[in-house]
Amino acid sequence: MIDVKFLRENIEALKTALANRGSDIDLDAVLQLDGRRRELVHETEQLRAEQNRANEEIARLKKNKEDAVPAIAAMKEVSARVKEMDERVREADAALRDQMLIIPNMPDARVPIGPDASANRLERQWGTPPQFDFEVRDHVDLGTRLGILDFEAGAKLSGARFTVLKGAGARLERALISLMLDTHISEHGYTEVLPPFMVLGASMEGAGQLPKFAEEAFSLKGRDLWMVPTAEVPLTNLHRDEILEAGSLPIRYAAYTPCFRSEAGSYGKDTRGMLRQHQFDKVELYKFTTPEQSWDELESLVRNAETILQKLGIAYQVVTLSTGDMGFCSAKTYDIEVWLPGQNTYREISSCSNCTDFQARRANIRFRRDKKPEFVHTLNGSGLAVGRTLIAVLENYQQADGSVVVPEALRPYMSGVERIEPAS
RNA sequence: GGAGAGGUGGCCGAGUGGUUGAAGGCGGCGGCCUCGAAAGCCGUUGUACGGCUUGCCGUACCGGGGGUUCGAAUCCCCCCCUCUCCGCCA
Repeated sequence: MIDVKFLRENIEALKTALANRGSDIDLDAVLQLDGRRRELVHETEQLRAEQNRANEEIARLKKNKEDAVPAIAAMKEVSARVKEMDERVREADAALRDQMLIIPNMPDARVPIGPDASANRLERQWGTPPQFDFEVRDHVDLGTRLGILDFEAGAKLSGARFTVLKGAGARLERALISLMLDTHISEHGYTEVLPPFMVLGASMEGAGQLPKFAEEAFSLKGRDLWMVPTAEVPLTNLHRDEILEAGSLPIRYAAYTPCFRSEAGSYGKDTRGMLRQHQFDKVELYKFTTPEQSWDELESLVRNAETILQKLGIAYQVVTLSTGDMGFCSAKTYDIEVWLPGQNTYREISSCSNCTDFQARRANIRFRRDKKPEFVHTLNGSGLAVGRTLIAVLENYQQADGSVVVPEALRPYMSGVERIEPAS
C-alpha cells in the first residue's frame, strides 16, 4: 500500500509513476476521498471530546449526590449525533481503503520505462546455450518417451494444466527441491521454513494478492481459505502486525511450497507441456530488511538464485523488468530467464523483487531502532521455480538417443544415477 | 464433531458501568548508591490518527464485530483464537 500522506504530498510524482505502469487509477478522486474522510474524522472527534467532558461532569454530579438529570438529557442528542457520524466515517474509511488497496507500488527511478516486456533491460548472461548435432526434442517429447512425465494422467485426474511426474521424473523434482533448499540454507544464510499451503484472506491481502487478484488464485468453497499462489504469501505474513528488533534484520527465509494459480489471464498461452500449470513447486527466497539494506539485498537475492543454475550448468540471462511489466507490489524486479532448447529461447524461471515498504504497510510489519517504529522493506524471489528447472534440465541435458544426463550437482540426491533412460 | 475453561499493556496479572490508558509485579530505560557490579531506593516506560505555539492537547485502541447506556475492559448478542477432556484421524 502507498502511504496516504505520500499521496497527499506527492500526487504529481505518483501520477507519473502510475502512468508508466499503465495504471488507470484516478488519484484526484482518491485524494478527494481522503480529504472527506479527514473532515469527518475531525468533526467526530470534536463531538466525542465534548461527550467525554460532559461524562466526567455527570460522574462528578452523581458522586456528590447532585442532580444529573438535565446533563444526561442534554447528552442524549450529542450521543445520537456521534453515532450517526461514526457511520459516515466508517463509509468514508471503506471507500478510501478500497482505492488505496488497488494502487500499485511506485517503480524505482532506475527501472526502465516502457509499456511491456519489450522495454525490459538485459543485465547479463551466463553460460552458452548448448549446440546439438541432432534434432532437439522439447520436454514433452523427452518426458513422455522416458515415461517420467504423464500429461494424459494429469488431465484425467485434474483436467488441463496438471501433470503427473513418475519414477525418475518425480525423483528429479524432489532432488531439485533439495539442492535448492540446501544451497540457500547452507551457503546463503537463509532459514528454512515450511509454511501452511492454505492461508486466510487477511494473509492474501497483506501480501498484495487481494482484493485485486482474486481470480488468479484458488480458494476453498465456503471458507476463508486460499491455496497459496506462492510461498511469498505465508512468508510475508509470518511477521504481520509485529515490531521487529532492528538487530534481527535482515531476516532471510527460504521455503519450499507448491504454488496454485488459476492462470485466468493466460488462456491459450503455453498450453503444451508443463511450463504453465495450475500447480507447480517453487523454492522461494524472502527477506525482511531495513530501508537502507534493501537494494543491496536485492542484488544478493538474484545472485543467490543464479547460483542454482550455475551449479546445474545451464545458460541463463538476467533482465530488469520495465515499468509496464512489473508486478503489483514491486518497486524493482529482476527476472532470471533460463535457456530452453525446446523453445530455442530464454524463459522466465525466477522473479526477484524489492517491494520496499509496500507490503510492510499492508501487513503492518515494522522494526524499531529509535523511538519510532518504521516499516521494514520486504523482498522476494524464486530460487527457483522447480517445474521449469526440471524442464530446463531435461532439455539442456538431452542426448541423441532421447536419454537425459543428470547434472552432477543433482546426483547425490539421486543415489548417484548419472543418466535417465527409458524404462524398459 | 461434543463438553468445559480462557483471551486485559513487551510479559505475568488485578479490575463493584462513572478522573481506568487501565492497580500490582516482572522486564526495559534513566538516576542515586558503589572502585565496579549485585542488591536496594527514586523516577520513567504502548500504538495509531489529527491539531497547533514541537511540546503539549484531542481522539481511538482491554481477541474481532454489533448492541444496551448520557457513559462499557466491565452488561447483552454473534464470530474468531488458545487450552483441557471426549470422539475421529495421518
